[in-house]
Amino acid sequence: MAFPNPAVHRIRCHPLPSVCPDPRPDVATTKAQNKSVTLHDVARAAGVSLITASRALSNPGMVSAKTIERVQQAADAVGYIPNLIAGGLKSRRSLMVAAVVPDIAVTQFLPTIKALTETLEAAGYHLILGQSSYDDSREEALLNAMIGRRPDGIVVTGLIQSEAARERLRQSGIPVVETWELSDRPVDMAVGFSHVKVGSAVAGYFLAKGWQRVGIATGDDRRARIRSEAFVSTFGRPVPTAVVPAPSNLPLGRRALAELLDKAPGLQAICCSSDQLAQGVLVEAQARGLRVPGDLAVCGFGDAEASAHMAPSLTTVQVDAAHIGAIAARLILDKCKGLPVEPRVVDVGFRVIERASTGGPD
Amino acid sequence: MAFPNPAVHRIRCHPLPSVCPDPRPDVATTKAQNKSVTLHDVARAAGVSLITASRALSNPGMVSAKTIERVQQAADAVGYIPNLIAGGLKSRRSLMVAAVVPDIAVTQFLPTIKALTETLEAAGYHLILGQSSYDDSREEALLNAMIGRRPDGIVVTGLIQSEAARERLRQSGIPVVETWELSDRPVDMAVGFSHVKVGSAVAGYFLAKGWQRVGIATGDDRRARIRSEAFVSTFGRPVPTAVVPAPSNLPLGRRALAELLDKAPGLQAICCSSDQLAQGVLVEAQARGLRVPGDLAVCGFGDAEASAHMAPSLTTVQVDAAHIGAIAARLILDKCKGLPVEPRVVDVGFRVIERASTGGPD
DNA sequence: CTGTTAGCGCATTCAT
DNA sequence: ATGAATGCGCTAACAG
Repeated sequence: MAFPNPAVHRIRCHPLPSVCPDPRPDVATTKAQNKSVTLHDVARAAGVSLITASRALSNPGMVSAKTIERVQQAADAVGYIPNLIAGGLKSRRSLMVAAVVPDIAVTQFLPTIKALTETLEAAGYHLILGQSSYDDSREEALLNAMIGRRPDGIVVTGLIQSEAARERLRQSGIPVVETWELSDRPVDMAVGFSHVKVGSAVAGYFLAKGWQRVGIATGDDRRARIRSEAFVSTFGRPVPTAVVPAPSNLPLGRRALAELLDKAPGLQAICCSSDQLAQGVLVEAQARGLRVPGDLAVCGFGDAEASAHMAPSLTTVQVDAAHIGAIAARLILDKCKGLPVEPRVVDVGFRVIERASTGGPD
Repeated sequence: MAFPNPAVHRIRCHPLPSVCPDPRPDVATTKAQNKSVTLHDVARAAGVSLITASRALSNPGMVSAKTIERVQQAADAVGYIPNLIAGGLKSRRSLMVAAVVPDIAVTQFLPTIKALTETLEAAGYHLILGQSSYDDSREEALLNAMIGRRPDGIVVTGLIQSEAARERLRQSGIPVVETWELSDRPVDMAVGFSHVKVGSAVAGYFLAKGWQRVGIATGDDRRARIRSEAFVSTFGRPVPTAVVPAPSNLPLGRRALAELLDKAPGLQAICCSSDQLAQGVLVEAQARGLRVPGDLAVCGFGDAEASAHMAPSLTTVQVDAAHIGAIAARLILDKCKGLPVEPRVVDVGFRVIERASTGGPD
């Protein structure tokens, strides 16, 4: 058990990870009964044919009311739970949607995953979750594995980079939604926003503030880089940049500011690729006695939950992550129902929220 | 698009959520080719029988090297991706594990989910994620739905409350791990720690500090209540308590402190059921001009990433959430392999980390 | 080492 | 409104 946290002080330790005695005989070792209850058992118990039982449970409109009643009771009596695997094999609907995120622990994408799960669950679908670890080749392998599960839809964070994966996905015929980014050539569908426009908007804001000496603290993932490059491009001159490995976090933000001030003393404002990074910049600034925003202005990205409540509150770029997830789910569900999906690329936009860390209110 | 954030100030708006024109003809509407490539096609292309192709790809030990080679090439040539649904139906191994959490967006459980995913993925398993929303009946329904997918294991956050669900899970024969809690009568296996001991340990710490007038800010979920009750029990006298709806967060922490100070002015220390709640208490204390820890000491739970870096840094209870996930995955994988799983209940313990918010270092 | 024969549990044809 | 046959794609048994 390693606790990597740098600021851990052990004051009071509960008895170390221990182990309780086995509470009772291990039932499952008694060989899980291979005879799971099947629809066949229900049909027999109800005195109807297999298919009537099937329809009574999943297509009630085609069966008489009292047959339904009998089958229902029989199903309850024998404790029947339909095997979706078997049903899906024949019907070619798995009622599953696969989602691939770079990192499960990045709070940024959480509202998207949550909305996705909730919208899908309401329609009887479940989510298979995979993590690409910001690695294109892992993403490709993961997508292949997911295709093998024949999901009814696939949601990916970002545009899929591997051309082989794109082609395979197209051939699979599975509805695909690329999220958190836009493209005029999506694999299938896309819901997101323009990272170029975000970078430009923040740079425009910095320019309007009249800041001359600015720096960038950014994660090394592709989307963060796109925003940073757009920032530089709009800003119009080279910008000192500290690059940290994704996923960025608070401690990395502290290190990034240290690096930037080392490279370029006297910076007036920092543009960060995430709120977590920005929070680290704030902490490091305070630790160095710099006043925010007086000595140093800070802008983040993502509008994390705590950002509005920090002291000073954090200027940031807000994206409606939950909306992205809800739309992605809707697109897939519609396509599964055979509805025409139009448009296939949805821009959810973004907003720059000015708060105290750049001289705004709060 | 509603942005519920209370502290949102629109300074600069990107053009409202807009919509891009359809980039190209909708390929998938051209009817997804129902003829997905099957093992049959591979076998034919390789000039071997179906089962030989199957073994070459998934059981290479039973087939000659050059047959494997031929089959591999044939598989690549036709773009074969095995249908795990079909394979699982026969082999009774879905290579899926279901995980149920109260709320996907609660960062507390994220390291557990992440470790679970990673350990499982390394073994070829994937995770199906479900959310119970802190609702026992939803949890029961969700577990039923999950059983229908015949996962090779089920991981649940907390002890399963519904007796019906417990019984059904036992009958299903699916390995189950209840996490983040301990029990001498788990459905099957358990990995967690004692919330009673946590509450007692924090109360003991408060007593040792000599604080007389203390308060509790707690979420209304069962585990938080258990900790709070144990706190009160050990503390030895009634404690003013503010209860907020789970999942607790920073704004709720602000409200909770306001409520507590209203009920009981002059509180010296607050015990919070989560770090997010504690962070809100810190913010509200600062807003009221209370000095932490001088005027008010604060203790959280969970050791969130930012907690060690706040000003003041936050005293908290640390739990190795990732370890819980890794052990849960290991227990299930072992059981799937038919290995004896001993012990079936694992206590990962916890630690009280003293930081500046209660007068500790930092 | 390879092939043949049977299903896994259900839902889609068809029939009645 | 109900039923009988057929097969989804694959793998566990057995054979050879």
